[in-house]
Amino acid sequence: MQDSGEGMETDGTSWIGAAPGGPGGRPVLRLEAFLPYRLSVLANTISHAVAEAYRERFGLTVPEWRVMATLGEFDGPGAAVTANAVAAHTAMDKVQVSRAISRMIQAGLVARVTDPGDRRRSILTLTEAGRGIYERIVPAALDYERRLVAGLSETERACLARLIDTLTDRATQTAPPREVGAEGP
Amino acid sequence: MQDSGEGMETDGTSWIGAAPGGPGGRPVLRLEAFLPYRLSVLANTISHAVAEAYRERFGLTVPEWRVMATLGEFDGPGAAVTANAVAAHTAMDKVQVSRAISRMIQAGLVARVTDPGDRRRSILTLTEAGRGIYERIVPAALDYERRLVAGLSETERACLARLIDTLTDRATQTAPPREVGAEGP
DNA sequence: TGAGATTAGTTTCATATGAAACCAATTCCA
DNA sequence: TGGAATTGGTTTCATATGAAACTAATCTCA
Repeated sequence: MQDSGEGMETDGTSWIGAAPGGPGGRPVLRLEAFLPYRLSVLANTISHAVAEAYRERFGLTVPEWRVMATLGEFDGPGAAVTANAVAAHTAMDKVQVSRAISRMIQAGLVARVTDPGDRRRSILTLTEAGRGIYERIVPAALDYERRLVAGLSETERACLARLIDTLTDRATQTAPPREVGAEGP
Repeated sequence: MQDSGEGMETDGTSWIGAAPGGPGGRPVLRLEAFLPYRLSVLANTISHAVAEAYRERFGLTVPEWRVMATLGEFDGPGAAVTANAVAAHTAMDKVQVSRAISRMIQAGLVARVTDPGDRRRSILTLTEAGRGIYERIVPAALDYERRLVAGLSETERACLARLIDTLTDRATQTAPPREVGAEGP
């Protein structure tokens, strides 16, 4: 049995996007309380700040930074990071990864050698210069993150971590918006 | 006195992006635990699902949907919603709003009349057709939102609402990443 | 084997985006 | 007044993006 059923939960403090005026009245949605919108604004705000800083201070785009973060975390002797692995780890598509990598090779930040065992693949590593930038960015990035969450209690931080996990899972499983009550195609 | 000083808080469950290997060791950042990255992935996942659904079912882009949501919420007799007001309310820039509006006028979803009191401005309203779509989208959007948060407890939902608020505030106030220890320009 | 299916990665093309320049109407003051 | 500064909104231009087509290497299995 579902708790609290289908009932409206718009108690005024809830951020659920519905406003009074339920079934029968004119349907209303408060954009400023609508989860997809709120999350998008939050993520974009952060992303913009980060992108501008990386561009200005380190000459990197966000996709490039993500490639760098992946290589910084995993490359080196014994590892064999491919473009595909980067794409999987960064949630970027392979086109974006391919472009980021080729720019970084141009810039001398990344080295690429064909995998002798499978000549479709290339193994990617940070160059000396690349790792130099990586080691400058990481503290800045962690510091920024720390300042972002500085006002949150330990409990809230834990909650945040869990919420992001849960929602990310659900977002991949939840069917997209469709007309309520409409039958399938 | 700062609490807990500069000490690492990476207890293994925290999502703070740092990994063991602190000062002195090689600096490491786990992208998959890094807040800006996590939020970006979450927001993009939701945004993609929503965008695809709006496009396919209603022929709208996300910026267009946001314009529609704003007009649906505020337009009508007595109100005077301008492009500027839409931009402010949707956190989009004026270029994006201008383009969304002109497409929607083309499509017959939005009407625009010059404000007689200030002929730089135009007052925007949903047409009959526009409101028709709005009234079909809103229930679908609210239903999607409800399904997204279906697994969360009431406490978690409240926490989510507050966290998004707090973080959005902080994100606009927090200085962007800069090299730790570096002096200003 | 070797022809079709698969996988890694790149290129193409059409669209989306945003910063900056722009136009027009309005406001500000000397 | 009347010109400079401001505001509302659009256009331009250069870049970013992603879906789909493409190339090349590898795998599959009849």
